[in-house]
Amino acid sequence: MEARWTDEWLASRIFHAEPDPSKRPYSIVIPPPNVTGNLHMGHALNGTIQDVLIRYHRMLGDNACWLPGTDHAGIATQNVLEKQLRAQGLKKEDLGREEFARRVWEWRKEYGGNIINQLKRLGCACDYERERFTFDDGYVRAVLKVFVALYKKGYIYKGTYLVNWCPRCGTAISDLEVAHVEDPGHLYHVRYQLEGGGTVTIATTRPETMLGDTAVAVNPEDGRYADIVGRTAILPLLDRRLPVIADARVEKDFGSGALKITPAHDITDFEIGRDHKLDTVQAIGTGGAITEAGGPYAGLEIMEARRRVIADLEKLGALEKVEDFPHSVASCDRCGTFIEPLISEQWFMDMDELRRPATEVVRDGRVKFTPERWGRVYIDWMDNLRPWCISRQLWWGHQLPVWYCEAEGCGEVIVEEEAPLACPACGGHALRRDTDVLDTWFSSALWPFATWGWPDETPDLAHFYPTNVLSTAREIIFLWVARMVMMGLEFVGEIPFTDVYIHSVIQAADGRRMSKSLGTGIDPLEMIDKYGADATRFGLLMMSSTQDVRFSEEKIAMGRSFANKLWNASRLVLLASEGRTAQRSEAHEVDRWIASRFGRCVEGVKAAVAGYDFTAAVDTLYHFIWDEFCDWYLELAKVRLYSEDDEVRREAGGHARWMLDQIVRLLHPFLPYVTEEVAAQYGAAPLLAQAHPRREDFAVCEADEDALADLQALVNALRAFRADAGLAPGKVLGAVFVGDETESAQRYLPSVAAIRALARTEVRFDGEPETGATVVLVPGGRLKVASTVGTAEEIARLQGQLAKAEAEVARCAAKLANPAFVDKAPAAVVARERDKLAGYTADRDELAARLAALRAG
RNA sequence: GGGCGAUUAGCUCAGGGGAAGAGCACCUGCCUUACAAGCAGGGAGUCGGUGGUUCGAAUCCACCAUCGCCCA
Repeated sequence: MEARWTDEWLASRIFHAEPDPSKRPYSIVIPPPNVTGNLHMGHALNGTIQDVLIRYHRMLGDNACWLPGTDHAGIATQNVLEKQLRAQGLKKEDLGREEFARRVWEWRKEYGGNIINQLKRLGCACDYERERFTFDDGYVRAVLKVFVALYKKGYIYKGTYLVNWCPRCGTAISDLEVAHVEDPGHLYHVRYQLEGGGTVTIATTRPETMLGDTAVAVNPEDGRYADIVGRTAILPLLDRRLPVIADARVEKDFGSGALKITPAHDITDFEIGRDHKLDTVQAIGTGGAITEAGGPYAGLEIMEARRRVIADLEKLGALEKVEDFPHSVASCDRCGTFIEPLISEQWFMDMDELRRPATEVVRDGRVKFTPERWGRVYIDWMDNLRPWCISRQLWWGHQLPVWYCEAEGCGEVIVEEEAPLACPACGGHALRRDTDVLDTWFSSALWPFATWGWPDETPDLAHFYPTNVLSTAREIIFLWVARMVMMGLEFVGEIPFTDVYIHSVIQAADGRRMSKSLGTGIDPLEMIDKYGADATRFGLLMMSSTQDVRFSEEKIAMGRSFANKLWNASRLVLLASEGRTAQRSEAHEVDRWIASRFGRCVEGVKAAVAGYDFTAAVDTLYHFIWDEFCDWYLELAKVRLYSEDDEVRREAGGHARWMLDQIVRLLHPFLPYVTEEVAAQYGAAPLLAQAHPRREDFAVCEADEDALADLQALVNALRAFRADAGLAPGKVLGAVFVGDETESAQRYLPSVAAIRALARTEVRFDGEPETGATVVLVPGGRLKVASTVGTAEEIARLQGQLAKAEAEVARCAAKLANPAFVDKAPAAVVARERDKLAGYTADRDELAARLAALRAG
């Protein structure tokens, strides 16, 4: 059923939108998933949220457009292809760069559409005709233009700094791609001899890095070491001379208080080395092996080098002690390999100028985060931004538009969008293009405008930019959101989106992360297979929250039951009103009541969606449809739908059809398939082209709501009595209403048939109750019910109720007896308390009287 | 080390000063002509702890405990 509708929607191009100045635009660009990725729960939740927003706004009459696509995922994609090559016994170097890229494109053609196709199964109303890729031809142009512009502004520059190097991926990565993991680890205390006698003991977690040591440092305040500052230490194993320096960045309390300084392999050491003009010795190479500088250890892998260094130190007697030392270690977010801080020549982007306006728009609310607290996270991050390492040593990515003149003595660096024909400085033709590519996120940062055709001034860009909301996961705040805001402001001069919605992280049911490697992942497609897309969407929305949540399959099952309930309700309505025209009726109290209640539901849904509170939206719909529409309205309507009177049937049937149609429209953005299927039964599909119910068409009618509330209370009281008394469900009771006022009796008169149907009780409003009739308390009076219940059971039942009433009376009375409460609490609160007291007192007296009579009899 | 969040029924979570809620699970009775993926009825929680503010605290404040996430 679902696949059929997806096909039909796609065939009819109903998801497609074109710029239309006569309509208000509502646009969303999908936060582009990794092209190698598959739909996980986070995508499924996020897809559902965006789809709700898009469908909702389309039905409001907005020109809603949801632009899908993927990013080219430099490292991940390269890894996939390398793995494929390895299986064939090949390396990418065997193919060469061009052939490798060709194969990646081939792969992309074959599998790159996976995740987008999976969104279709979720029912996502993306404008699939607009699918973009961060490596499209047009997109490449945008990336180059931005790079060149930022270079010319001086924001992008080349420099030699310590960067995070992943030895396995063979590339530098940015700070954001580094994860910190807990490593059991050890702290090695190593004794260095001092020239002229004496020793100093340093502590390190990575003894192999000593091969790159160029100094020993102590804190200038540390009295223990004051006398050795300025002397020379001798590096064990290599006999390198190391100055002993004093620097305030050394922590006195860490280890021995003396620190080995390895400027090429540690960020603090790098800074200390720079400030003290120390030598830099690169002991670990880009492949993760010890360099020539490591002397006898050259060529060893890091871990092997560590073992050998430790063993040799031990032999030398220089290893003083080894302590267990759990600490956090940097690892590659993509492959888990431990990161090597490495000195290397890379391209950086200075963020100082860009971040200022981008922080401002969040501070002043032009870009609004939901939940709000993420805005502060964004601002904090922006305030502490460091230059961004944007170059990657990969073969898959946007190659830097940078050329170097190879002519003898020229050294010109050319940064242009188009490949230069000759060196502008010397006219030489020996030009070499930089082989580095850009960080994938560099191109993703342009997503909100490059996808609409920028740098061209396209009608799409004019109409759909800025987009309305970016809905995403919180780890994306830094990766994309911040960078998109910076780039949008810099290059289009406008914010890329007005709202940022940060959705829940869905954890595994046991509270652990959902991850493939832990085996805790649950595939949303399996949920769709098992329960359907509507149910999966409903469950995900029901789970989502302003905080992290645990996955709960029950909620998805709940969605299935709900969709099923709606389907069955529609069958009742459509079968019982066959041939009728949907027609709102104001004549009958029950019809007015459900319309009034529906109005509240519409209001609740609209407010919830406006506040990105999707749980509240589906909860409101669920309870209205199930508890009010199905349990009460339809049950009450049946009395008239099956009436002898054709006019009554016509009116009730028309209203029921009208109500059903309103409901499926309201529900459609959340459960698109079942609503579409229902609407198709009476020829109303596609719902996306229909109008969403408007709040102003449904005035609240307090009188009808009060009347129905009383009726519900009466039916509930009778049902509870019947269950308490253990009466057979089929047995019809007789009851006489005894009220304090005629008016209150009159309000139930029109509902006699309904009461009979719902509570299986014939209520009369005149005549004497049977002797021995029992009492059921109802709003406005009491029902004397002809009882077949034994006296003992009856006394027990009434005693229970009496105890409850007495407790309530006592509570209210105590509250009202407190002068501070009566004086200081708002008048309305006090009045409500008095009403409660009066009601409970009357109930109590009635029950007590009945009990007394029973006992006397 | 810095920040954020959580702690409410057996489970998963809402609620955010004025009578403790939902779904699932559980118990009882029903195959009632839309629906047993259902209907009707029911039991179930000193709202993590300790103080404070208030006429009134699950709700606001402080501290503590436990768990989780982010940043370094």
